[in-house]
Amino acid sequence: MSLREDRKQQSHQALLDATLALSSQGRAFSTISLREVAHAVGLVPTAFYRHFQDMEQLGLELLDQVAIHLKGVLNQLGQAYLYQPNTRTKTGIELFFQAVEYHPEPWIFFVAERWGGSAVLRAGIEREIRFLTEDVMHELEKMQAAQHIQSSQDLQALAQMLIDLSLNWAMGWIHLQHQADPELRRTQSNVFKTQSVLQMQLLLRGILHWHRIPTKTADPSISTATSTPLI
Amino acid sequence: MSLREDRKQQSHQALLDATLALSSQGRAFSTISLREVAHAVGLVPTAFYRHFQDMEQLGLELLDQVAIHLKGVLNQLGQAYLYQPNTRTKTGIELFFQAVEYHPEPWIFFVAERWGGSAVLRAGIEREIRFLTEDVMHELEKMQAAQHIQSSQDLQALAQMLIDLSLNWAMGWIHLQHQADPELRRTQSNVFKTQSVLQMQLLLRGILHWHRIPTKTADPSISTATSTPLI
DNA sequence: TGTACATCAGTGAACGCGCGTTCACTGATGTAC
DNA sequence: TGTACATCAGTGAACGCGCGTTCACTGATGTAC
Repeated sequence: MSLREDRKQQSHQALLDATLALSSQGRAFSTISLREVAHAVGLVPTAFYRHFQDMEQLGLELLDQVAIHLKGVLNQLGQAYLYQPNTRTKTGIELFFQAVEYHPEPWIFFVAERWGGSAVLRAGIEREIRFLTEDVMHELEKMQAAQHIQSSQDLQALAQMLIDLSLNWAMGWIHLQHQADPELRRTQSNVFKTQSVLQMQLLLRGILHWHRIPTKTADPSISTATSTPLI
Repeated sequence: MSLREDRKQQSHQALLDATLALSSQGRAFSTISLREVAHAVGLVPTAFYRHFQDMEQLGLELLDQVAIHLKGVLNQLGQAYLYQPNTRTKTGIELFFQAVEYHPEPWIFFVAERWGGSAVLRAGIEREIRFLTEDVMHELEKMQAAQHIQSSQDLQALAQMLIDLSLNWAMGWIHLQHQADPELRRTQSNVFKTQSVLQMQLLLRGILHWHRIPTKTADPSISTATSTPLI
């Protein structure tokens, strides 16, 4: 790569990083201005246009990078379980929280903009969640404990639930790390970790005892699903 | 109430309603301007100050109203189950989606601003979620199917999970109602409904087969929780 | 009931500010010979 | 290797616009007598 290309690439990535930093400080993406991002990187506002058409395009490119990170973390967790299926739930949750704490920014951006002010970004994130759900589904298919769940619809519902829960756990954990008092932070973090483990285990019990009452038809518009009493 | 007070109250509520309407059209609260809200209501910008100090104060008052609505919907669902414990899961989910579809705005505001651009609003929403979780906990305590879950920590983890899942279901459902093609909307809505029922049932299996391995101590910072293998 | 004064929701002009975007430019880097 | 020209990331002035906020105001409604 030439000197010129190299320097351009640096500015380009710096603009993306500055935006992610602002986002993870609690700013809504749709309130972050082009001028602000350029200034943070030491560029004049008009230089922004050498890299992106507008903030929306920057947002989409940032989403790409963020999604790759999330996918990496989730895949790594999945791999760990495939190779050591007897790992404790608590250890798994701790690994997850460790990854989230080390790189909280992508999680914050992803969750905050999932229902944020930019329609294009929302659509992009929904798309990425579909991909992540597929990933998790395929990992579940390989796992021993979930082998008896055969319906792909059941597996998808489970995968979707795991993704949603992961996002909630991640945000809860990040939020707790902002507690100033270190003693209080320690206590609350432990309570939260325990609760997350309990939630995961509740789900595991459900999987373990899963046996689906077969539906009459494959047409989802007619399907009545199962019908056990709700609590 | 005097004529003057009455008219003031109308403008006051109109400002709140206009803001909620903008929010539920996908706008981030932190991008909604005082001038815009005043204009939507047919007031001059400066008249806004007769009602609220700034947009943040309006946001907090709006959150109060929104939280009352959500609490009402969840309580009504809980009551329905207390009086008819054998209702099908599917019927319960359908009642929930019906309530959400009839009044989607509060759900959109609540979920979008949960991780939105206003720190004060985020704190307020976190507070309301704690209250909602307590509510659900107390309803669970009264229910037959969850009687064998005794630890209040387990109950809280379950309640928290139910709240989080409800918010996800609500947003997923609202999102689907924006699908323009009526045939596609019907199909996708049915798939989504089926998946939500499956998720609820998976959780119910977990509850049904719940028996907690006792922890050694009550101190959550030392507690090791349970430790069954994670999938 | 009628009058004189007080209250106060809503008005309209004005302000300084940060915004996105345009345009002609500069000067370091790249390329052709 | 040296020179002459092309490319293009970054500059700086300028623009019109919507923003929050101030201020003195208006006139319908409320209150005291």
